[in-house]
Amino acid sequence: MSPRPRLDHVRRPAILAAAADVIRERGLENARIADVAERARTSPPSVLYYFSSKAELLKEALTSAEEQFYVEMEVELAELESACDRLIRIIDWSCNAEDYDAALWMELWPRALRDPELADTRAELDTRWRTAIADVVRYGQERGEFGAADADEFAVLLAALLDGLAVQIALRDTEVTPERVREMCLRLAERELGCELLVASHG
Amino acid sequence: MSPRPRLDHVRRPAILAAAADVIRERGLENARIADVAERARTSPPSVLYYFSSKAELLKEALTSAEEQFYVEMEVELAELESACDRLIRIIDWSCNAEDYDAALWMELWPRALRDPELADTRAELDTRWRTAIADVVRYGQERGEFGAADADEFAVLLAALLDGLAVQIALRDTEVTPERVREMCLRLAERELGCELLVASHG
DNA sequence: AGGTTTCTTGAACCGCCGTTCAGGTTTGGC
DNA sequence: GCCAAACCTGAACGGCGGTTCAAGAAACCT
Repeated sequence: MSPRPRLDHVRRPAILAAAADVIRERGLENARIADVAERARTSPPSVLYYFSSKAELLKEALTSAEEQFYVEMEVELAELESACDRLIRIIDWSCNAEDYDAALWMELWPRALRDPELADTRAELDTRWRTAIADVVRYGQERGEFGAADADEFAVLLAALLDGLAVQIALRDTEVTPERVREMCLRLAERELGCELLVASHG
Repeated sequence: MSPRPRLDHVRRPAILAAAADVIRERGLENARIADVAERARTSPPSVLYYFSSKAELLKEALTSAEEQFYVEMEVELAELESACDRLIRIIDWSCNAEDYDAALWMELWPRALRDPELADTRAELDTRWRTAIADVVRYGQERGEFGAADADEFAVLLAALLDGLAVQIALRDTEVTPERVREMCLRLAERELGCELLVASHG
């Protein structure tokens, strides 16, 4: 009279992770259910047992991967005492093509243009991203590390700049290297927030 | 003994324009040959008469649209005397979602990740974009409009920033409006180049 | 008019997946 | 051991859409 226990909580995340891998590797438009199944060591019908359609699967894979990223970021940031360190950490993340999944963002953007649901999650994630930056700025101002500046304005600026630069890095632009980006962003933050970052970071 | 004259020079551009429209409207992954044919008022086989495959057609549509944009930009910029006006024009372009085809860029980026040919054109176009900015900066410095600054560094910074912001604008982010972006970028340029732009522009 | 080349297109072809189905296997409880 | 529910999967289905074909129409020349 008692059923077999559900496996959702194990299988779904595993399949989502596999899907994210496939998207990174082959791109969203070339991602096939068969690829995801193979990487998750199962069969296509099994994948569809947990996700009602390919579209749903890929959408959720995209958004959940991004969400995980922010959760990790928020945790790690909270562990750093100094606001300067936090800001440096944010910048370092974006410069590291692997950590900051620019590839996934690049797939998400054009779809968000047409899928209202994706558009909403995108907006939400971006707000989280900017809020994280703005919070660091305010935190630094409270601690006297940063001078006066509009935290929200700075957040929009830095978030967009990091996005743009991360794209170039992901595309392996010869003129936009991670090191150069790092230095550029740190310098910009110094000027805007009136603090010392290049020294603190390691130079 | 004499053949019918070729129509390539007329049909190809027309089809490419139709393809760019379809991409903007439906996205690259949903663009069908039938859509392009319809918009170009012809038939699918006819499209394939001028382009050897769908992949080739879409690739060329993407890159040629971007290229046209830069040609127009360079012409228009050259017509402006003042370096400040030129810089303002560049920023205004990026804020205008229609002129600066962020939608096409967003489609181009993830593909450039996997298609070496697209990657090359992308790199070339971005170089052109940055060079245009750097040239304006140097021009302004010669004319005494701008203070000392590393023109190439500034170009990388502004180009990436405008890319990132243009994405947000294209996605109709409620916090990143064209007006706000315009002001933010002008202010940044003022600080970095030591000049007055907000006054000159219209405020 | 006739000949040559270019262009056009309706119809058919074909491969590739997403999806469904039908039957099986596992798991846990009585 | 038997039942019920959850899971799995090989095989088949079906549609969409890129591509090809073959036959014709249009343009230009002599």
